[in-house]
Amino acid sequence: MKDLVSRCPIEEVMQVLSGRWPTLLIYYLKDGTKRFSDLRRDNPTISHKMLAFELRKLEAAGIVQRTEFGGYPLRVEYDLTPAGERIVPLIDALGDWWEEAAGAEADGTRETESVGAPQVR
Amino acid sequence: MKDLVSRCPIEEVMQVLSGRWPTLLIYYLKDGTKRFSDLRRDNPTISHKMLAFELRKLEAAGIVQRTEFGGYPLRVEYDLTPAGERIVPLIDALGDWWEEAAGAEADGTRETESVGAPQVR
DNA sequence: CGGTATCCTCGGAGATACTG
DNA sequence: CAGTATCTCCGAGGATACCG
Repeated sequence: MKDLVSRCPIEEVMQVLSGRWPTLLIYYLKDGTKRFSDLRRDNPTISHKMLAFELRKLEAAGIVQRTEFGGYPLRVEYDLTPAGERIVPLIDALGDWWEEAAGAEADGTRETESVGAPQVR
Repeated sequence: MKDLVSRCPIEEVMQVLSGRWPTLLIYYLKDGTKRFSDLRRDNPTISHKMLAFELRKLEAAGIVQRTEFGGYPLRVEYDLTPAGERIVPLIDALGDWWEEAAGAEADGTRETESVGAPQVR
């Protein structure tokens, strides 16, 4: 039904960042300009098709800049846009949160204590 | 397959936050304690099964606290854990980034326009 | 080399029904 | 009311092949 108009900006970013590849690609691009084949080498398990698809998605989102040079064989380069670079620390923050949360949880901060109800089962 | 050990914390958070529901549920829980049926009402389009599944995922990630009260009919409450509350501003930051990035880039075409169709009920 | 089109499969997710 | 189990179906995504 297409109600995915996502009035909420968070829903919209998540549509771009969700999945296994977007954040990974952003991270490899953080290191600098990469060609299509470089990214394939960085991510051996992504399929040719998916890489192209994800890159187009990131490009449409304004995160990635695609630059095509003529010639033969073809040569195309990918970089983070300024906006793309600005999102990196935000993603980092999530990673840091995870490390902290995971560590805290493994510690002693654990589970639920039954509140007045011995859960049978 | 199963190489998803995700040595990278970012890959791991994204496994939890990816998809349509996780961030939405976190947002509804931000408002305070909610029961299973409250969350279904908040998200009319999520299926019963998926809601249960996503909640268990968030619980396992230490984001959501599940509290079961005995009695009949059953009563279960969901809250954000402290860690869950700490992740909220990080997600907000992504939303802010999106608004800024989207605005800067596509300025004209991109409003909240919608063909209307206010599906009331 | 980078990208697209085609086919095909596998599992994500909805509907339904049942239990506590 | 909250949760699980079963069945089913659709589409995301892999493999392959071809074009610029």
